Amino acid sequence: MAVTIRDVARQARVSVSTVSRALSAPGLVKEATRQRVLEVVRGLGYEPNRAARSLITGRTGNLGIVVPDLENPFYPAVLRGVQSRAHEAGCAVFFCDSRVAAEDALVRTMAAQVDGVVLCASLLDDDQVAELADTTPMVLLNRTLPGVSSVLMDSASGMAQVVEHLAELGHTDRVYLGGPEQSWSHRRRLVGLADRARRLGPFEPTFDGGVEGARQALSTGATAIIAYNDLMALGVLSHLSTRGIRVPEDISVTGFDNILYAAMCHPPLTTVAMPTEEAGRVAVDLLVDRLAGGPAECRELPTRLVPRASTGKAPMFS
Amino acid sequence: MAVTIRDVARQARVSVSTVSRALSAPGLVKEATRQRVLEVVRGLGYEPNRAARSLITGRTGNLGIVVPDLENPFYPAVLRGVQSRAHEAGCAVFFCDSRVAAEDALVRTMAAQVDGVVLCASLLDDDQVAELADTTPMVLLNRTLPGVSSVLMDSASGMAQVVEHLAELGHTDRVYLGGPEQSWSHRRRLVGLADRARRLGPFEPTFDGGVEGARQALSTGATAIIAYNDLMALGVLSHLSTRGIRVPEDISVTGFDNILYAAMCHPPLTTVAMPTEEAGRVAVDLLVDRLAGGPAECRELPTRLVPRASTGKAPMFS
DNA sequence: TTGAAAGCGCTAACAA
DNA sequence: TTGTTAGCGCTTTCAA
Repeated sequence: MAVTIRDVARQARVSVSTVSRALSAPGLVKEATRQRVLEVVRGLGYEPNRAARSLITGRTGNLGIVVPDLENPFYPAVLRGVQSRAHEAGCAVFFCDSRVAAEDALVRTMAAQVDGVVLCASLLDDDQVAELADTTPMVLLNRTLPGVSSVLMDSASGMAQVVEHLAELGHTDRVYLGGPEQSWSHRRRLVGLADRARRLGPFEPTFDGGVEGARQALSTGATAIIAYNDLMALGVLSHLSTRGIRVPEDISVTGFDNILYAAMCHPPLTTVAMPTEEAGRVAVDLLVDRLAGGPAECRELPTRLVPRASTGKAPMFS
Repeated sequence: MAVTIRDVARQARVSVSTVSRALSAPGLVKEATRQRVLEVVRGLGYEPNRAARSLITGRTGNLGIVVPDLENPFYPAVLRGVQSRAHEAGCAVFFCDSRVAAEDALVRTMAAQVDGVVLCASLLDDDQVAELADTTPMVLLNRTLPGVSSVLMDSASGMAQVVEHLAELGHTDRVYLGGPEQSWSHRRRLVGLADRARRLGPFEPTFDGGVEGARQALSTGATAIIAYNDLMALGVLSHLSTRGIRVPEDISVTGFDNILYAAMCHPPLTTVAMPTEEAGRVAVDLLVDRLAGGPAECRELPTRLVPRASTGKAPMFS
């Protein structure tokens, strides 16, 4: 059996409560006693039993995060932010990809063993989210709901920058390949788009979705394709390349998110940089605040256009 | 306060022990009683408190996984496998990226709240791993240690296939850009290489590492560059492209792992397919077996060459 | 087949 | 500043 608080107490010649206090409320113990206890703790390699602790405090010291698709490098980046900040706050992180099971089921399962959860780009409807938020402290990422904390990335502004950039290059015939219609990010992008492009879709926000989108976009005769995200844009580039269409000479392409591969592909992708890691960190901050009894809070993080080689002047003919 | 086992007992007019048994040892309760209890459980929405349960059973029902770099799409894929299998087994998954803190510290922290951990491509030395494995049931991924379960991907064979492929294309002057020297995968790849290529490195197993590797490789005059992994190969492609060197006409390039982007880049990358998701699932199987008292086990999964457009005939001149 | 009761290891009143 | 004690919610002997 592992070493318990009683072993420490015995060897340090104090009561168990003193040991407990020395560990979790240092101010309430005489410094000398505390040192002695800590020494014994180290000597014995004592680790408080988390189950016992959380049984009484009702806190687990754990956070959960649910992401829609880990294969999209956007989410590992968020996860990194969450993880590093959680680590600083002394929390461990539970993780779930919502392709494994329904989002609400996952959150409910998690709720049993975490103090709060970060829910990324949820596709649940408002009522469902509200119900979950009622059960568990929650922070939404790229999604809003009154009374629930959220971290937003300014998709509207990002998309507006994209359209402006294309307009400056002389593109008048633009087409937008839309993402999931329930998605908050998609809807915000539409706001930024302000009807300055034709709309196609919805498409899966993946490479394959982009391939399909490109196919449809080609028949419109547009000179610029605006993809919902980078993964789709990569699919677009791939399809155009197999069709022998040059980018950006014949058609310009833009993505969204600035995932790592946006800079590595050919041609490098004009896209919108999202503050992913920071969003992860902020989400944890908000969650921790909330757990400490603070109010629900919304934080919007800025985005910015990253012009690269996949966009160029519109072709002169048409 | 949440509903407890006593509430259920009271309403079902049985003792708490009967409720407990109805839930975790159905055989020990009369069917009729059991049905009645289950009904009340559903009616009240009762969920057993995990902390209380694990306090007494010593089990948490959680698994942990430590990966070296979530930015490498290889690991999200493994994670997916781990997660889906764990979900089937009724376990939740803790996750850690070892860039947040030292591997052994992470494992130790995790050990406190999981029943076992999957340690991926650890760079710790044998003694350290052995010590950890002594504390917590553990499964190693792409790493071996006597007495510890592990899931291996056959890197040696994969690399042998790469070399053979290049040889068939007429490349006699090949260079290998090595990964981390402590890495088991790297060493296995060397075995498969069998000195049939010059060795450079070590390099960071990242895009930037690949850029640096390409720089050094160019001065050797080799006609084929074998990268430790796809991420590096992507860096190689990028550097060659900025230098105006054509792939595969001037130089052939290969990667390793078959990450998603290997198929999306330009030209598509010849690489070695790794059974990532399956490895994740198998790792969980092994861990679960171990927890049930089974013996340590080693499982090696096959790899296979995926020829694409980044490799071609060696140039005739030299 | 069921119930009573003793803890699992810890924290948090309450007393001293 | 420290110690005593009563549980947190559950499982598991042991008896009935």
